[in-house]
Amino acid sequence: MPDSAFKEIRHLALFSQMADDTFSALMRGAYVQNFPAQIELITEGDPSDFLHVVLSGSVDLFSSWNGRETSLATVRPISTFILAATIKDAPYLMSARTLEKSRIALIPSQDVRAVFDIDGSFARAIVTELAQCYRSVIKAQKELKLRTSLERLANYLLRQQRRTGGTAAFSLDYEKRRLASVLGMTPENLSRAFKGLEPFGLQIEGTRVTITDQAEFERFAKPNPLIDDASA
Amino acid sequence: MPDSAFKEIRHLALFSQMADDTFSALMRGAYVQNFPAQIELITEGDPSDFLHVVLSGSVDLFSSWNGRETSLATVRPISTFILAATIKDAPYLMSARTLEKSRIALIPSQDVRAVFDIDGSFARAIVTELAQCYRSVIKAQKELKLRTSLERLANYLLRQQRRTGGTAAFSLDYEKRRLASVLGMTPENLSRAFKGLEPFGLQIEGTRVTITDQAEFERFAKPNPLIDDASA
DNA sequence: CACTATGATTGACAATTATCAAGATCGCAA
DNA sequence: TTGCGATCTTGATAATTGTCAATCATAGTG
Repeated sequence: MPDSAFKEIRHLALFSQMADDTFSALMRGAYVQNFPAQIELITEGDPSDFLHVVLSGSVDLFSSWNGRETSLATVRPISTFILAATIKDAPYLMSARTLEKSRIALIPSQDVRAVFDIDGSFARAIVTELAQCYRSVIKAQKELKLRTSLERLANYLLRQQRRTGGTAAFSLDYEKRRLASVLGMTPENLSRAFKGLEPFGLQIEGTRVTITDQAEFERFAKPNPLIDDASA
Repeated sequence: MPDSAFKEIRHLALFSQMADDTFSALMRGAYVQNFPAQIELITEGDPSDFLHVVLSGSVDLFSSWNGRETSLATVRPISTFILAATIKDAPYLMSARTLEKSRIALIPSQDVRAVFDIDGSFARAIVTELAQCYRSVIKAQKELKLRTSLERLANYLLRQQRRTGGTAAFSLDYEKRRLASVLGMTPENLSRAFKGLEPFGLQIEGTRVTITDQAEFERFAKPNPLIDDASA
């Protein structure tokens, strides 16, 4: 594995507290690979052979059932995915595909479990990471069950606005069909939802979004830290 | 804390591997309390002062937003809840109320975090527990996004059938209004969903359910281990 | 034994969301 | 630039789900 990737991974909260030798041991079996866009990295149901780390690009986590498909999350650099499956030595619950050209590190799951068993600080780091993941999914679940599609879109836009610096105008970070799937609706309805938000102070042109009346827009969206704050 | 409760908690996977003295230390600040039905134990947004353990009875985890409310899970003996909030020292994302008369152990969160920092085996046990919780929520999320309300009900019934021993006739374990909320629908629609499943081999009288044509019913429900198996 | 309160069901209706079928638009490559 | 393919949008329609009101069933309670 190239030195640069090694360093990037080392800086992740998950690995930063480990002893040098255990980290080296963990990296010994790991390797980095470049993938083109739209490559299926893992398939739900498969055994979890590797813990994945996205070094660059982005990855879509999705799931299918009975001919339907839905996006559950997007993984951006630098972070890991399918940690829970790796730890439990259980099959993947989600599939993963690259959204764009991506560089991914693959760390053998059995090495992760072995180090986890001997290195307490690594175990603690994993706890923190998993607790974070768990709370994120709970928030997603609340959003899905408590909000209409219009409300979900409005709050997504507010979150995206904050992520991109808080200015009135910003752009969507991925294509609308995926956004629709993430938000639990069809692309057609997403289009209509954008239209439906215009009376509350939204303008949209292609991928460019402008919140023209922040107060009114937030009055409609009713953002809530217990659903919308990534950190809380 | 009474000796019996102490023993029950000790047998939980979460605590069974701890050293005796750390377990004692953890239990020193803990106490057990009896609650009547319909008592709100915790409120979402509050700081997570205690890790809770349900010793008897049952607890509903729910959440509210903008005047709406939804049930996210039911906790039955013997298990803990709001572990993630305790670990992260973050506010509760869900509220909790007793569904019936319940006995609950309360363990100060700061003690849990303190022990977690010094006891590697406890940290590892927490990881396993959290990974399990995480995967459960992912499954719930998949169910909600990929299945219609009829399909969710059908698969819930198959899971309940398995939990209660697999016989054709069995009974619902909680009231229908809560079931509706858990499944993400209104009580009215749950009523209609039960009716809608009759052509596929279901009979229902009050709280008593009979699957009269198992093969046909499963053909409709299409259960999937990556959504419906509690263990996977 | 009524009486009451609560939950469950039903029907009528409204709102939301999905589906299908055209078009419109955009990005990209020849 | 032109043309192609994909995404996005729009309209018409259907399916699903939610809301409201009324009724029914049931379990306690006096």
